[in-house]
Amino acid sequence: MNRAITKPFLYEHVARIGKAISSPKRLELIELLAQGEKTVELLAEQARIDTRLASAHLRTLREARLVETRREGKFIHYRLSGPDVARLWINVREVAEEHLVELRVALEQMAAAPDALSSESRESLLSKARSGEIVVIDVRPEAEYAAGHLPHARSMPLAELERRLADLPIGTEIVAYCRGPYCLMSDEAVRLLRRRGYTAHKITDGVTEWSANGLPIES
Amino acid sequence: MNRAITKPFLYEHVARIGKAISSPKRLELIELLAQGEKTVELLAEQARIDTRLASAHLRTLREARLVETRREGKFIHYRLSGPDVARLWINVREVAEEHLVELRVALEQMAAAPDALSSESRESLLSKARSGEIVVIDVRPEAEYAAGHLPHARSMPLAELERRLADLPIGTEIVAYCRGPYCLMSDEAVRLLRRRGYTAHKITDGVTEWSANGLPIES
DNA sequence: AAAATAATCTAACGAATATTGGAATGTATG
DNA sequence: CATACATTCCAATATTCGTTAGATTATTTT
Repeated sequence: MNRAITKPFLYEHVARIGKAISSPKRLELIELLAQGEKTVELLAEQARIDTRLASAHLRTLREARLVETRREGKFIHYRLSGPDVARLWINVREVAEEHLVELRVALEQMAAAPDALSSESRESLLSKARSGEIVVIDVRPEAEYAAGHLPHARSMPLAELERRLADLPIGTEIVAYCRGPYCLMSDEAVRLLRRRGYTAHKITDGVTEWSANGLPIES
Repeated sequence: MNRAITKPFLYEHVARIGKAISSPKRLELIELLAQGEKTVELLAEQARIDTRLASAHLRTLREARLVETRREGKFIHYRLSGPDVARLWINVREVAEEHLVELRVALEQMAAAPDALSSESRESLLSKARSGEIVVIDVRPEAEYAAGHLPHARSMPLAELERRLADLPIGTEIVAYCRGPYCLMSDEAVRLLRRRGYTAHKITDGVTEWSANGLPIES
């Protein structure tokens, strides 16, 4: 008969999650953490913000229990506190893309760019990759590949792509992916590959989108 | 080759959705609107806030494109701009319940209350309701029932329940539901029914949870 | 023990937000 | 045409939040 549990109390706690995802920087940090656990320094570098600012944002994320930490020597590794957090990020992003016209047109411009793969379905992509009809490359940093990647994908970080071009077959089609639809590394990879005579496309999926749609991830 | 689309731009727009759901009051308004479209006055009354404050919150929800309006005479009816908005509310709520211990214990106290139905599966509930083995009652205001309700449920608003008790069979089990897990109307209904000798339980699902789990809604 | 490094903490500032009360707008009603 | 009513607009306040900078803690390395 505990009447201390009042309605506002419940909504306030749910709103804590809302507040945590109400900042662009924090959303970017969540997306980065969805690629695997990372140190504060690395997160700050990849989000192009000051370490101290990153630390402050990570603090509020931790207070909302969306991330957890693990100490290893003088480094503190942050990770999402569950796969549901990554799914929430995707959910919010999809609602935004559904209803915010400004965002939608921006994304349509990106999708209409010459390097977009014309609505290739995930399953057929998977089977083509398995059969070797296409080569799927993961152009994210190697650590993110190690934390989990698409099936049959090989790691080919953007920074090393030019140097390691010889590893790629010149005849078969290359399909590049990176962190998700807001990540532009795969676009750059495709540009570079085409300049060198390869047949290359990108997919906007990252591992988060891939697994949120029920498809398997290797690691 | 439009390089004007910058990364921060994308995250900022997604964060607009985050900001919209970062306030307890707005979350409550979203949950109320998930029951069907409502006027500003009604929303203010049901959320127990001033009409002008409700109007202000609805304004920010509308600027985030989460709600839409329709004028009818001197009334303005607000509605969610899509079913994905209701699903987002459920998603945020579930993440909160998964990670915020304070919220979890509060809900466990509520779930452990004597009127909680012990993890009845939705499908079996549906078949029992179809066969007449149980009577499902919707204790929300009649307008919300009209906007959509569980299959085989009959409208029995909490305010009229006592007066209309004769409509309910005394032998069969009654299952009450209302707006969702944070709504306490079904608890009150169960308390009242048991006092009068009925066998009554509640389910925490509302129409939003029900349909978010792929089950059909009647209207 | 001292220096270096990763991360956090503290203080401070301006910007954004929630809430309140009063005034204004638009629509229907007598 | 005046009044009533639903809703929005506007201004003012207290509060919270994001960001920056400097100082501090904890751990490793020399």
